[in-house]
Formats: sequence, C-alpha cells, structure tokens
Amino acid sequence: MRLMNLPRNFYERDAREVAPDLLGKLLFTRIHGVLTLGRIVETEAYLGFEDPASHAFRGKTPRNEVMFGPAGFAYVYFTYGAHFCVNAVTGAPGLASAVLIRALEPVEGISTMQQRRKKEKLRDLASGPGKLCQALGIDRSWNGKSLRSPQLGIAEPSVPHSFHIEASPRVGIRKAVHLPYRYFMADCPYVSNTR
DNA sequence: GTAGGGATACACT
DNA sequence: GTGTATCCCTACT
Repeated sequence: MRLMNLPRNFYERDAREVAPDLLGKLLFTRIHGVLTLGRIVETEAYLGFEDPASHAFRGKTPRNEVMFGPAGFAYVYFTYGAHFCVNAVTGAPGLASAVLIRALEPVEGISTMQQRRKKEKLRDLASGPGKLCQALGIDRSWNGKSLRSPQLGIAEPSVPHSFHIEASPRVGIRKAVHLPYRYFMADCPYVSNTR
C-alpha cells in the first residue's frame, strides 16, 4: 500500500479544525517492516494555555514539552499506570495545542493487532486511545517523532468514503467538561464506548 | 460499578 | 527529599 503522509501545513491550524479533519484519515505504524493501519474515527482537540483540560495548561514540563514544539509531531504520554495515548501536535510552535487520536477502525495488519491486543474481535482492537496505541505498537519511545516518517504517520485514504461528523464533550476529563471538542463518525461501531 | 496501575506535579517538610 | 491527589483508561465483575 502506498501511503502519502499529510503535509506539514495540515497540522499548522487550530486544533478544533484539525481534529474533525483527521476523521477518515489513516493512522499507521511500520515496525520491523510490519504495517498496522487504521481509519481514524474519533478525535479530541486540546488547546494550550486557554484549556484547563490540556496537559499544557500549567506551562511547559518535561512531560509535555513536545506539545510546545512545531506541529506535525507525535505527543505520546503514559497514563493510569498502564496505557499510552497518542496526540498530533497542532498550531503554531509554542501554542501547545494537540489532537488526541481516540479510536480507529482496523484496516491493515489486523492479525498483528490481534496479537498485540490479545483480542479477536475487530471492535476490541482500537476503540479507545490506549487500545489503539497497543494495537499499533506505540509506546513512550515514539514521543516526539514526526508524523511524516515512514515508520509513523497519518495519510490520506486512496478511496475516500463519506460520513457524518458529530461533536460532543470530551471523555475522561474533570475540567472544562462542557466544551464540545470531541469529534467522531456518526453510527460507527469503532468509536470508543464511553457515552 | 470499580480495581488496578505507575507517572507526574505540586505541596509540604 | 517525602506525601498525596490526580490522571486525555481498560478490563473485569
């Protein structure tokens, strides 16, 4: 499969524009030549200083410094003692906004994903931010990596298909809970199951 | 519904 | 340095 990564300027916009635009795009990793790829069906926008729910709200720390860098890089963090989540840094450098990739529909490398997840059902492979990282083999060592590399990236699908986008409040946060910065495909079985 | 898990940030000595 | 509250969650009952 030929994969054309999205251009840098795709990411150099407000996270609230990038997040819905990422729906339908293809997130992939290629590890030791093994491709795993899924269609993005759910995202969330996180702003920098003005967003109390963002990791960057309190300023730059060793953990979140990637968010303060240029757009088009991966911010990977570890949470709840067990899980990784992957974000795409967006906007101008220093702004520290990002888009959390929350769920994928598995497309390529499904047997590899099943092995990594120890689950058979397609719906269990990537229907949540921690699950999709496990399915694609993403861990902390990917933090700060470019999303325009051969091993990791987000590509335009060769065969686009139409879908409806819905917005809702973000999941799993305690602050700014009312802001509708979660975007997902309507009636898609692969979105995360949290509301 | 809730147990589990570890890193992180920040308040304190 | 230690204490502790929190966390962009998952898997199980």
